[in-house]
Amino acid sequence: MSSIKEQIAELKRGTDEVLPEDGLEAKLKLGRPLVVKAGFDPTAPDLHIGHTVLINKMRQFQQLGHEVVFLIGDFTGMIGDPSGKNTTRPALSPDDVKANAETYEEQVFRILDPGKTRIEFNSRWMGDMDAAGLIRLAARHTVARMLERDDFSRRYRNGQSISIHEFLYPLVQGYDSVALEADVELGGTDQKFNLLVGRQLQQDYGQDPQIVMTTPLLEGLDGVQKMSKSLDNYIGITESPTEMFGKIMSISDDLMWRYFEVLSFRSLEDIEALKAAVAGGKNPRDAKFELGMEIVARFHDDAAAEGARQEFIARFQKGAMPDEIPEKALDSRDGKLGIAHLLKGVDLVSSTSEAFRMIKQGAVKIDGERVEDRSLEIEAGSTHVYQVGKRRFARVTLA
RNA sequence: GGAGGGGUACUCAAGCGGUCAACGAGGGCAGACUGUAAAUCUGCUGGCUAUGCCUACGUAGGUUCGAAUCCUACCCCCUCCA
Repeated sequence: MSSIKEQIAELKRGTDEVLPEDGLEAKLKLGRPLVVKAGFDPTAPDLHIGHTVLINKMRQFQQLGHEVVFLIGDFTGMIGDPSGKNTTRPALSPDDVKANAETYEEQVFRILDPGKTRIEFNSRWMGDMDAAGLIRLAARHTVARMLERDDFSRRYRNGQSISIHEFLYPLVQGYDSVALEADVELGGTDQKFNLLVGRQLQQDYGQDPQIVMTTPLLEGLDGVQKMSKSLDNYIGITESPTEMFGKIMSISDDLMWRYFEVLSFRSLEDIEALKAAVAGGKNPRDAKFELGMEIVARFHDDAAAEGARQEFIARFQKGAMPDEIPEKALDSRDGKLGIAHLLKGVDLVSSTSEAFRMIKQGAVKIDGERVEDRSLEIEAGSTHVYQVGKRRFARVTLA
């Protein structure tokens, strides 16, 4: 086992803040497994690699022998957390929450060790709390302190509405730490306020307050906005190797370094060396290959990573067809079918209008031959590989 | 409750009686190029039984040969005052 000093250096890597600064050392010196908590809002059931910055950190604690609690905020999900938003969010139904939570469980064990992970739902303790208990909890915090939170104060100043129940969210989240007797709580930087409320409540309840560690929000594939499903600039952790690798290859060369910094498990010295190599003439594409391989291997395996790389080279450097082309069958009605209708029929395009546009732009190929004539008709009984652009393929048998 | 401002395509945002399927920007897609699905350049970006037709500018009506543009009612959002 490495020294405490080394552990701290390792744990701090890639974090935004650790509060209080030296608290982590004191906790580690206790010499017992620490309870490390991270809460997840069950509104977004599909994890993407942006979330994994935090989950990787959980895994690190696990590897050091600590107890990691994956807390699903099923109760708080019914309230709706306003963090990072400037309007209230609709509350989820219990059924939604349940379904979303299950999806979480499936996905998170791609990174965490199931044997060392405790999954909790905060409804376990919050569900039983009565009105009197809630009011007692609310009595432990003041409006003035709530308004310290950025988004609350901004909305308050601007005369936008803040529902009373939104004030309860940080309190409930903080109470989760009390219920779990958490030693450490991990969260995104946008969660900082809520995590700090946890510290304060623990102190009120006579517990040693948790250490707060925040991780940065990862930029999405566009390199500007934060990664999120709704902006469609994400890499989902359940995506196929080819898909993941391709998306990594599509990020700008600048963004690649940011991803190396927060997603890669490689040492910082290693990354610096790679950067120097690129500055000295190494093809940035090859550096990106390395990043893509590491990410794919993490969620699949080494073979899948190598396969994804091979396919990328074959397809985009050499223009070859992919190994696996979806098979489709289509019925031609009267012995033949116009090309536009065929493409639409197998979902290669979303409308016949789009099909005509693609043909006009030279994006449509049949068995590698570019289609020039938009009124081309395909005979029934034939099977061809149809391609739209570089990424959409289908082998279609026309009956 | 009073006074103003506004709701336009995926998003932001012009247009304020006809040449508007709607300027521009972003995003997306495609082509070229290339050292990558980077960067750069160019084009496209409502649908269809396609050289024409249909549907679209908050909703419902109205005026007009003709409306996103004018009128009426309604719905929603914002700002200021109380």
